[in-house]
Amino acid sequence: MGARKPRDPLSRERVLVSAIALVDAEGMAALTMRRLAAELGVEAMSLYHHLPGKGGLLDGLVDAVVTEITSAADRAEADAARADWRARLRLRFLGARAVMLRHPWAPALLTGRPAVPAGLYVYYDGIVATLVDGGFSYRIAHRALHAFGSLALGFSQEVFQPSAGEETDAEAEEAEMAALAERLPHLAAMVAAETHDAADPTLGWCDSQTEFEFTLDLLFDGLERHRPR
Amino acid sequence: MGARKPRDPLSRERVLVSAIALVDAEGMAALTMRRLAAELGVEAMSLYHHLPGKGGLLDGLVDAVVTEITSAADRAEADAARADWRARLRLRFLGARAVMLRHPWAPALLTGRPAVPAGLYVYYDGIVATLVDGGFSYRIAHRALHAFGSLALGFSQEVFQPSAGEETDAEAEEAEMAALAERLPHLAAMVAAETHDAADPTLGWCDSQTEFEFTLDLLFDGLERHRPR
DNA sequence: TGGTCTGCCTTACGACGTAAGGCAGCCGTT
DNA sequence: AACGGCTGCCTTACGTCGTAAGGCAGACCA
Repeated sequence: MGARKPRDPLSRERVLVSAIALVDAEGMAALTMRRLAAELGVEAMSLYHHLPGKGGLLDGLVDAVVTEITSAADRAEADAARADWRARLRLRFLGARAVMLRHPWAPALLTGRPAVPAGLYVYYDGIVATLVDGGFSYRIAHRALHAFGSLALGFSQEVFQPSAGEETDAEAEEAEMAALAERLPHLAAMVAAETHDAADPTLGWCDSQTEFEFTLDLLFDGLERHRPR
Repeated sequence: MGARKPRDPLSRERVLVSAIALVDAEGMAALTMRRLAAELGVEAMSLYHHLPGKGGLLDGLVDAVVTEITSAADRAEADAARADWRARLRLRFLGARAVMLRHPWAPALLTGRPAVPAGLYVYYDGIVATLVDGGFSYRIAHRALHAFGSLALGFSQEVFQPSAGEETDAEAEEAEMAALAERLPHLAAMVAAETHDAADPTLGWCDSQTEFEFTLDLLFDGLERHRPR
């Protein structure tokens, strides 16, 4: 069949692209040296000629995500160069959020890595620039950076996600819910109240986008009163 | 010598206690079925008679942490039953924070688990109760819950930690810092401004406790204006 | 005394990351 | 044209992980 050696050689670039595609499609757990090599039509050990190991591979993924974030931020900054600090930060954070939505594995990876990826510093520098330009002191800018936390990177902590995956049978869930409601009156009331008044334009119970922006505004409002003048 | 069979039998309880001690001392990476078994003077497979596997072990750790959190919350609630909502929530969150400081591995574990541990719901119920009791609508209480995010559990995202561990040599770091400062003027200025005015009572650059409480107040202030009446 | 039960151990398998070395084809040199 | 090195990938192998399957000794009850 010919095609004996027409495969172009591997490269760090090609490996990373393939890794991102794999993780996007099947999640972090599927990212194995052997599996990734198979995806590239190659043996596992061949990857080591282009990457320093599994850790280096993950660093590569992180760098790729950070690059996406910073370029989104550059676009945001270009679009809203003359807007006030709130609008500019909002655009930044929503841009980062779009990146995270494209790569649902990214938050866990970002928070799990031992060191801060160097590329993030330029992103944070831009945030501080916006804040200082908006009239904040460096002290408050610093605290704001901490306060934003992961929101600046486009994700919130979601310790609250409703058991992603593994649907239990409806019967057991029903029973458990009833039992819980008895001991959790306020949570139950909250759920009831929220699901009933459907007169507002959110996407049902727990619209993350709305929550994200609500929290953003909460922080912006809080910061505003720490702004001199 | 003797001591042939004086070892009391294993139990889920005993295994979990040992696991927590191990993880507190040596970190998550050290938590291996074999290693944990060795710590108990037993073979790895013996653990399976008391736990359904590694996942079950992690669930056990999560439950233990959640129990610590809820009992800390109970104590807080008892101490400040008559205080306003802000003081009560602050006490709750700082209590949770103390738990996290005792178990530095807990945040990663909590956020990494697939499902919400059931015990957390009673904790959240208490938060909602406090908010509603403070005059908030269920709608705002819900959003506040999301806004608090991991702060409610006592930790913030710390995407910003300064490369915990692995100290590079001072020379390379110095050079890198100088190079970065050129391209990151605002971050550099922020660091300079913060390190110089040492007239305030924080514990130096990046006092986490102060940041934590600052963010808390930011959110509380923001929420206050969403409170009817 | 003989069974069943309980609690732990032994052995083994497949997956993982990766260290060490081999082998074929291409390159520029002579 | 012959040759030595280099590049790019493969082969083999080791140690570690979680865990499936079954064995074996002592305790307990009939």
